[in-house]
Amino acid sequence: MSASRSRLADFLPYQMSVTTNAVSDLIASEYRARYGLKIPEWRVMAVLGDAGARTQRELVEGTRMDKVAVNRACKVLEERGLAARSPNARDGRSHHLELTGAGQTMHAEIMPHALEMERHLLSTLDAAEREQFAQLLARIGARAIELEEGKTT
Amino acid sequence: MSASRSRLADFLPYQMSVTTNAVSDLIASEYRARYGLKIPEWRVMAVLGDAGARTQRELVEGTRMDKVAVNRACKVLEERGLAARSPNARDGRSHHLELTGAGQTMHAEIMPHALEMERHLLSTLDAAEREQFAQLLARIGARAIELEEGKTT
DNA sequence: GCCAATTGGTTGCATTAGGAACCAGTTCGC
DNA sequence: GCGAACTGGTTCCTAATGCAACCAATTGGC
Repeated sequence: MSASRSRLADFLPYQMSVTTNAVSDLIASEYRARYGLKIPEWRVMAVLGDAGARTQRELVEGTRMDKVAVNRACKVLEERGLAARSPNARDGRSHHLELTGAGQTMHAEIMPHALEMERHLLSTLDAAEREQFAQLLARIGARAIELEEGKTT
Repeated sequence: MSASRSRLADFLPYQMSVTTNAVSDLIASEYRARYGLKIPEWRVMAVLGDAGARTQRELVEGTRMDKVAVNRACKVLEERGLAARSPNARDGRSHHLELTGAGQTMHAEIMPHALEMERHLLSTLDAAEREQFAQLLARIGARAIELEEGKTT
C-alpha cells in the first residue's frame, strides 16, 4: 500500500521548490560564466531589450522583482556601460533607462542563448506537453495569488 | 503578430521562479503564523515524522537541503523541545534525531493542514491535470540535474 | 499658490543562504 | 595498531534578499 501519503517528496510545493532551484542554478551559472550577469541584471536587460526605454517603476512591473533589486540591477548595468539613464521630462524623480550600443550587442547575443538553454531543458517534452505545463503552471500561480490576497478560499 | 518571442514573461524558467516564489511565500507565511516554523524546520520535521529517527546526514538527503541548513533547523527544533538527539552507537560523530512527544503532536497537527493547503492550491486542477503537472515537473527536474552534472547536451 | 498626501528612487539594516575552514571520530592501507 | 585520508557535524564569514525608513519631486485639496 502507498506509504502514508505524507512524505515530503510528495508535496507539490516542495517539488516545485527543488525543481525550480535546480533550474535557476543551472541558468544562473551559465549567465554568470559567460556574461558576468546575475539573474536580476539579466531580467532587466531582457525587458529593456524587448520593450525599449523604461523607468525603474515600469521595470518593477515587468520583472516582478522588488524595487530594490531593480535599482541595484540598474546600477550595475549602468556602471558596466550596458545601460544609460536619460532624464524623464515628465517626472523629475525618475529617469528612462535604455540599453547602450554595448548593451544591445550583449542582448542580441544573450537572447538566442537563453532560448537555447530553455530548449535543452525542455527537450524531453513534446510541444503539447510544454504547452500543457506552462498552462498548468500559470493556473497554479494565479491560484496562489488569489489565496495570498483575498484568502478567498 | 506574436511579438518577438523573447519576452521575459514567456521564459519558462522565469515563470517557474515567479510561480514557485508565490507558492512558497504563501505556505511559509502559514507555517510561521500558526506554528512559528520556517520552511527548513518544517521539512526536517516532516521527514522525522514520516521516517522516524534520522541522522543529519540522512536528513540532508531526505530534504535536499544544505547540511548547514539542516544543522540549523535541527538546532531550533531541539531548542524548542520538538526533537531530541540520542547518541548513535555506531558512530560517535553523529546522533539520531527524533521527534519528542510534543514534536509528534505538532507533526500530527501540521500534516493534515499542509495537505489542505496543497489541496486549495490545486483546486483549480482536476486529478488528471495534477498528475500530469507533477510528472512534467519531475521530468524537467531530472533534465536540469542531467545538464548540471554531465553538461551532457 | 500652498500644505498634505503620494510616489519614484535610494540607502541602510536585518535576515537568510551558501561556502570554506575546522574539529572530532572513523575507516583504510600497510 | 598507527598514520593518512575521509566523513559527520559545527562554526565563521561573505554574498544575496527583503523591509523599513528616508529624500526629492509631484499631485490633489482648498
